[in-house]
Amino acid sequence: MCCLAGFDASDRLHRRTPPLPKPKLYERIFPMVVTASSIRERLIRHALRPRNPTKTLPRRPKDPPPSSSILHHIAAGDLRASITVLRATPSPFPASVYSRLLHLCASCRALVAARCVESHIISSSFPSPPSTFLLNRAIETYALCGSISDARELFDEMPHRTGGTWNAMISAYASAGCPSDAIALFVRMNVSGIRPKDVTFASVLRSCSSLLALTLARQVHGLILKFGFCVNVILGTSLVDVYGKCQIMDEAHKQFDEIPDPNPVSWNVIVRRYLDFGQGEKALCMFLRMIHVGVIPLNFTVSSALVACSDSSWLSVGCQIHGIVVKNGYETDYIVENSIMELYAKCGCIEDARWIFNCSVSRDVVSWTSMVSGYASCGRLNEAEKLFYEMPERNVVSWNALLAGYVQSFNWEKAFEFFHEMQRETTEIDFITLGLMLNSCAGLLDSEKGKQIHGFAYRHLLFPDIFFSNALLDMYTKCGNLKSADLWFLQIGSRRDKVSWNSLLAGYARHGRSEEAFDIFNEMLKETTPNEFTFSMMLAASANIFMLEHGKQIHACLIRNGFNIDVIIRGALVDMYCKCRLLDYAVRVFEKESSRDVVLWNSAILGFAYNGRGAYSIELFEAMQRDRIRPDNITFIGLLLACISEGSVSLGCKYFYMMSDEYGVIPRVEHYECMIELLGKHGSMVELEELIRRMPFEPTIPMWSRIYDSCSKHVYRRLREVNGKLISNPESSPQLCEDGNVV
DNA sequence: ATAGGGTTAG
Repeated sequence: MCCLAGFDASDRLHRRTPPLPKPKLYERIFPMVVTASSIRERLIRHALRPRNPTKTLPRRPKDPPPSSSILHHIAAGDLRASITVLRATPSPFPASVYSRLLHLCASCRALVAARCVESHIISSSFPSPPSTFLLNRAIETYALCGSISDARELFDEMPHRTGGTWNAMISAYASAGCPSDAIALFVRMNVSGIRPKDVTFASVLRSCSSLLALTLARQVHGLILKFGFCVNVILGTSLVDVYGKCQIMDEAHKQFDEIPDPNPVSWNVIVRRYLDFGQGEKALCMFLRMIHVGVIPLNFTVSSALVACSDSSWLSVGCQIHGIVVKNGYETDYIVENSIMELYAKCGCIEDARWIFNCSVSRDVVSWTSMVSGYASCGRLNEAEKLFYEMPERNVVSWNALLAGYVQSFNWEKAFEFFHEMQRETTEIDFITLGLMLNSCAGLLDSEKGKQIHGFAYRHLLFPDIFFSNALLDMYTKCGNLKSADLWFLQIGSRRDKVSWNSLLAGYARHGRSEEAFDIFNEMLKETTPNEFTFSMMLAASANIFMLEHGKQIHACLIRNGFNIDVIIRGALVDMYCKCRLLDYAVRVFEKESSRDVVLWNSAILGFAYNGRGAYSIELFEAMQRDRIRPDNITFIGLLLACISEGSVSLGCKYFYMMSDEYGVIPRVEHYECMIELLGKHGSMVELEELIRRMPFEPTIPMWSRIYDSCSKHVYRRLREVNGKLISNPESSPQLCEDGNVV
């Protein structure tokens, strides 16, 4: 029997959990199956063998010694041959041979081979106990081969452990994605009175990072200082990482500054943490500082810097980084290359992106998708489609890229069609896909379809992410289904973010429930900071119910907090001040903007027209034409309102015809309403009748009543009322029938 | 002779 003191290797092997989820690799290496019992048999045979194995197993003199032949196989990377030699040799090999063999097992992820090596270590050393150092290496190897259970079993049964044994096991847990186990073992190690070393702390900090265990990280930080490991660059970098991941960027940065000589990895961490934290500018600053002090960046760091530029459309900085890339010979790195392509595509230089794509020798599904997305997001859907259907392979991201193009171009029906195609062609539908479909439902104002998508998500996917959750919330609010929106907002619970709050707030503001919008705004302030979107919505909420004081406070809040008053917020301010009849303020806000878009012009034109200042609206329109801003249907509503208030019938008619003749804007119900009002109010009854005859749809009830009022007022007797309905006057011709058609 | 970071596209 092979009982070592308290250590029965055969028993351990016998109880071992059944091997290998993946027999393929194992069969490739071992055509003959190795089982626990065959190993045990060999162990027994070896334990009973005579002292001098060379006597029973004589070798031909010309054979090389097993040690040199196994080294030869290891150097050649031939694991199978190495193991064959190992199994044929009962005597122990030098520790370095085992070490290198275990290393080879790890790089091949060959678990069964690793088990063979471990049993050889144990059996060949008999009757001496096996080397603890080698067993520590075996623990490591098991972890690298993906079997944390083998590692733990060996750890538990080792007769003698050193600090290295604990380190190996803690590190095994940390790299196997079992951070809690790593921490638990670290605690046990301390209780056992074994002093942790720098390597121990490295694994522990890594575990803290993945658990986002800030308090624990701070405690470990204390121990690192206490044991004097604070100059270790790896530990310093790990501390930057853990503070950054826990979103304490101040401390992360402070910790970075404490590293005496930061290496490329340290720089990589600080750049990446700033990027993930949403501070692309800081990330870029650190990147440039890194270049400035002469540290050669890693390809990943270059990629992060380029992503920061893409996200914020900093094309010129991005181009400079492109220069650095070429200078350092990174352009062949496919990740860097894809990031550069993405930079050009996102900054609107789609042709440059295409040029890089065409020149690329390492095109993959990511580069293809980047191009599809580039074309799709600038509205060049034909090119996006062409590229999409040419792609050698597609994944869910590629599908989503084109789908996003349809959604961004308000092509909602096409989005649904594409979604159905997607359902036929692939099972890879994720929350991004469904979020985009919810955007389409919101665009169509179809909450029934939206509920179907909600149901689809419920049936097919687990735990909705925040993108999907916000899209669902947005769909409900846009469709005016505020009850469902409230309910879903509660369901999102603590996962809610700024976007969720904004969405809910916008729902209330848009549907005329401004007081409740202000309540939500106050709740929101307790939890997160508002952004530009929040402010424009709150201005709209103030405007809707003419709450001048609230509106002014929002304006003041914007200025105090140094928010950029962009063209959208400016429009909301103009609108609010106009609705609250503070026209001087509206003019001042309006005039401060140098690049006015059609919406801003519209806010002012409509605002003044509503306030009976039609002449000023018309002046504004003339200025707008001088600025070569193309008017839209809203502009013409403003102009017609202006003409009503000014009594300018002929100018109104001129605008009405200019609208379709010069600008191709088809008159809608609202425009006809304005025209009926304009002509009726100022007694142009013949023109009014002509307009109604030419109108491409039936007059609405309010139109009829307006027509009737003006007929009474101007004693126009061709129209009269019977039984509460307006019908044609039999004495007149042409005749308007009850259904509004001309006979 | 054990240890840190990073994987681009929606």
